[in-house]
Amino acid sequence: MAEIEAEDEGDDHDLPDLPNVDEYDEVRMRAAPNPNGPWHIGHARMPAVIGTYKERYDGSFIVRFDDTDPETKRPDLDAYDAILDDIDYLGFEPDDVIVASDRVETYYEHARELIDAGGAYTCSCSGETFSELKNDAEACPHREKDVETVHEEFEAMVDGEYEPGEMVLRVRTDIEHKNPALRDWVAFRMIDTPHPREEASAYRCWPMLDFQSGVDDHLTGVTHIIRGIDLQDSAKRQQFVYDYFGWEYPEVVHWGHVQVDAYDVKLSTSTIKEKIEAGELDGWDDPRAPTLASLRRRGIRGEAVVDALIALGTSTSNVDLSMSSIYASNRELVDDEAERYFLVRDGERFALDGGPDAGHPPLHPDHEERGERTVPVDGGVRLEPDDVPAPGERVWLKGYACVRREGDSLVATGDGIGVVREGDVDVVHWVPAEGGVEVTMRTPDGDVAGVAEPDFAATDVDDVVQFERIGFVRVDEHGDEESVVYWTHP
RNA sequence: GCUCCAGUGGAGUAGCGGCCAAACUCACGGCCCUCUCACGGCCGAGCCCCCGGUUCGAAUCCGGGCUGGAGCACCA
Repeated sequence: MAEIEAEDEGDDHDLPDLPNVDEYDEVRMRAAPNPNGPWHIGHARMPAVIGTYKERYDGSFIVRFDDTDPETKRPDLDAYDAILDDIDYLGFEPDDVIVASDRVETYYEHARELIDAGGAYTCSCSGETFSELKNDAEACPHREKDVETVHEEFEAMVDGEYEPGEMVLRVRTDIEHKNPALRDWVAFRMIDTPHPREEASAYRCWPMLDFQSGVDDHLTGVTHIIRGIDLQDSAKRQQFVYDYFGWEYPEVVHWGHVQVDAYDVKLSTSTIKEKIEAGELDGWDDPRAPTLASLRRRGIRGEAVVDALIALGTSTSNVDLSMSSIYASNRELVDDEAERYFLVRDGERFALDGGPDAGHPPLHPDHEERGERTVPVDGGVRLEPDDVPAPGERVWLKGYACVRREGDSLVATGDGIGVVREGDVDVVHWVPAEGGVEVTMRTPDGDVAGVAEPDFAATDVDDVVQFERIGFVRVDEHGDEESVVYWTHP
C-alpha cells in the first residue's frame, strides 16, 4: 500500500486524468493517422499520450488508418508500415490495427440506415451554391427529397455513376444551427482517382472523415477520443449522426498544435516530402528533418521523445516543444553508458616534443573499471582552432600532459595536474596527427568533418558515444574511407 | 461575417476562492566539483493579459475588453 502511494506521488506532474473513466468498463482509445508519410515529431504526441493512458487505466490502444481520400490526401503505401515502425520506436504496441479503406462497405451500410432514418439526403448543389445557402441558413431544394429517391441516388453514387462534384450525400443536421460549421455537412462524395491500395481501388464513393471516423469510433468501442483543436467541431457534427443511431458519444479531449523549435523545416508531412523530392533533404531520416526517423538515427531514444511530449500535457493552447527538453531526457538515458572519445574538427597540426608516446584517458570518467583508451601521438597532434594556445602559452592535452606552444611545436612542460586544478591551464581534447579515424558528423545544421582518435574504430554501429566537449553522437557506419556519425545532442 | 476555444516566468506544466507575490521540468546566469563546455551539487534572475464586479479574501468565480488559436472544404 505504501508502495502504491509512493508511486502516485511520483505521478504528480503527469497527464491529467481522463474524464469519466469510471463510467466505462475499459478505456479504449485510438490513434487515427492519415498514412500520407512517416511521422514528424508532433505526431508522436498521440501514441505517447494514448500509450501513457493505456498503462494508467489498463486500457487499449487502437491504430486506425483514416485513408479515405485517395486524391488530395493520397495515402502513401509505404507510410502504413513506416508509421507502425514509428510507434514501435516510441515503445508502444497497438492492441489492434485497422484500415478505413477496408471498411467502405460498412460505411455504406450505415449511410443506408441513416437515409432510412431520415438523417441524410443526396444533394447535387455545387459546393459554392450550397455554401451560400448554408451561410444564410437556408435549405437547398434537395433536402426534401423522398427517401426512395435518396436511396436510388446514393446507390448510384456507390456504383460510381456520378462525376466528382456532381452528387454528395449530406447529413441532415439543423440548417439554422447558429454555428454554420455544423449545418448539413457532407458525408460522402465522389472521387475518380483510384485508391492506391489494391483492395480499395474500385471504390469511387468515399466517406468524409466526420462520417467515417464517427461510425468507426462507435463500432470499435472507443470510449475516449483525443484529438486536435482543428477537429473541435467534429464531435458536434458527429453528434447528429449518433443521435439518429441512438449512440452515446465518447468522451473527447482536445489539444492544441505543437511546434518544435530548432528546425528550419516546418512540421508538416507534405512540406518534408516536398523537400525530400526537391533534394533539399536526403530522406526522412536526414538529421535536418524534424521526423521521428531522423531522431531515431541520431540515437535519441523513443522514451525521451515520449517523456518530452507527455510533459506538454493536453491543454487546448498551442504549444512549443523545445528540442532541449528531448535532449535533456535523452542525455539522462545515455550519459552513463556512452563511452568517451576525442574528435577534432578542422584540426591544426603541431609537432610534439617530449612527453610519453600516448595518452590514456578513461572510457568513462564515472566508470574507471571500463578501462582506458590509448591515444598515440604519432607525428604530433591535431587541435581544434579554438583550442590552440597562443605562442608561449600552455594547454593540457587531456589524458596526456601539459604542453607549451613554441612556434609550430608543442613542448611537454612536465607540469603536474595541479596547474589545471589551479585554473592556470585549460584542458583540451586532441587526436594524433597521423592514424586517426576520418569522421563525417551529420547534424541538423549540416555535415561536419573531423578526425577521431584511433580507438574510436572499435565502437559498434548503433553505439551512442560522447565526443568530449562536443556532444553525443550515434555511430552510423564504419566505412573504409571514413566513419559516419549522427549528432545526437550536446 | 458567423461559431467555438484559450490566455501563469524564455518554453512547457501545476495551482482553480484563503496554506500563493506562486511550485516543478527544460532553457538561461553565477559558483562548486571535475584532466569534457558531459554528469553531479549550490545559488540566482524571471510569471498570474487588461479593466470592472462578487467576496472579509481572487491567479482561482462573474462580466466586458484585448491578444492568440480553430472551424464555417465534395482535406485529414
